[in-house]
Amino acid sequence: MARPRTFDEDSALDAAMRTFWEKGYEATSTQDLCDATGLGRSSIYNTFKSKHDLFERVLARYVDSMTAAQLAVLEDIRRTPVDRLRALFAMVVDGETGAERRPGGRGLGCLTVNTTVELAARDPRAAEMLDRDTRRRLTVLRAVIGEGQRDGSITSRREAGALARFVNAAIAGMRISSQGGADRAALQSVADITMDALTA
Amino acid sequence: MARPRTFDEDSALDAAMRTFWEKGYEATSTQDLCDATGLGRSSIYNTFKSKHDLFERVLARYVDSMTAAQLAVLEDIRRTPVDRLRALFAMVVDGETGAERRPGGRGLGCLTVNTTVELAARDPRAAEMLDRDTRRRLTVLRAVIGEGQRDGSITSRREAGALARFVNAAIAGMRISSQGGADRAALQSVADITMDALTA
DNA sequence: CAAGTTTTGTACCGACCTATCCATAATCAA
DNA sequence: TTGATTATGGATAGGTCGGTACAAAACTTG
Repeated sequence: MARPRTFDEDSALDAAMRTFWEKGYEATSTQDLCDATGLGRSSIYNTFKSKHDLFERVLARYVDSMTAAQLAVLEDIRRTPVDRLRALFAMVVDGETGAERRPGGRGLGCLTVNTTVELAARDPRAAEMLDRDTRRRLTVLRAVIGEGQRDGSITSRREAGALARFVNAAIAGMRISSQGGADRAALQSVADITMDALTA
Repeated sequence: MARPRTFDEDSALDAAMRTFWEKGYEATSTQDLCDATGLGRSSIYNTFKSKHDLFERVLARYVDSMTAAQLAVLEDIRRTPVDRLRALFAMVVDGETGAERRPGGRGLGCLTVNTTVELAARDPRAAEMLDRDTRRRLTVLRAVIGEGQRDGSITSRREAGALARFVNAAIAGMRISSQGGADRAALQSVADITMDALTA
């Protein structure tokens, strides 16, 4: 039909994702996005309507892949419910203390949490995406926790939904702690104590 | 000696604080700060060296007042250690669900958490202020928790320091949850379950 | 090859950004 | 009243912002 693209859209989204993730939405300029993706302004604006549209695409991609990975762990029927929760926490700890650490040894945090802080209050579209994602994760978390309550491995008598929100909040708290400089051992102990609330 | 100021510096700092708190550092323009404080650009730049300097002053003021209020609760010798922790959580719940809610019913969050997410990685001075504040709060939290362990009201055998980091992370998680739209009951149940980890 | 279509690079736009300059106003000390 | 000093308002500088216009390039189809 016509001249084909010389770049891969998903790769561009990944590059943009890293930039938004590290710097935040406001602090990322369109020039930063050109540099990160290696694309010219025309290619970016020809492919995405605007900086904000690109960000929405990035956020959707991030949320999908991140939640998919978490749900894969939570729905792994080869493990017990408690083991799945432990594996979820291990993912978070690894993610925050992996190869890509920021200058000063801080974790990258999570684009979901970062966007909740920076944009949720004044960007309804971003807020809606985050809400949907949170509900999705909470639903599965509640199911896993309910299963653990039924098989006796989770001894807390609290409502499964409340425990799910607690686990979700604990993960967010771990990510904030990591961005605040907490090391791997500190994050792991927060995860361990979070599990205490369910099993002790 | 010379012409006196016609405004109160602390009031200006409070007005600027609300703006940075609601919009974040990057999204707040110097014009926003003029509007919020009612001052002209000259007065702002004559009183504070720059937008960033003003932000540092704001952050210092916020951190001091916020932590002072929390430490007052944590060091209230009329209460038992567990009661102090419950009162601390009540402060957080009230703060996130008080009169000042954002459009969409979301909590304001906490300038400390917001700044950790937005700036800690690339603003060493802000990061240092946040670090000092976190250490200060963790020290007192650990002391209270240790006291509770000695008097038997906190039954967890985990290290007091680890429990302190856990409580700190839980509070951050509650603030993120609030900004994500969690209501008062949801926040309270997260607080309750957090206490379970210490006392159950 | 030629016509048609899309991508790409470059130059550019107006708006807004942080910050400064400077003239004027307001105060105090003498 | 006068001189020194600081505060204030308005204009503006210099740069960057997100976004666009346009022509050349690169491809497909006939």
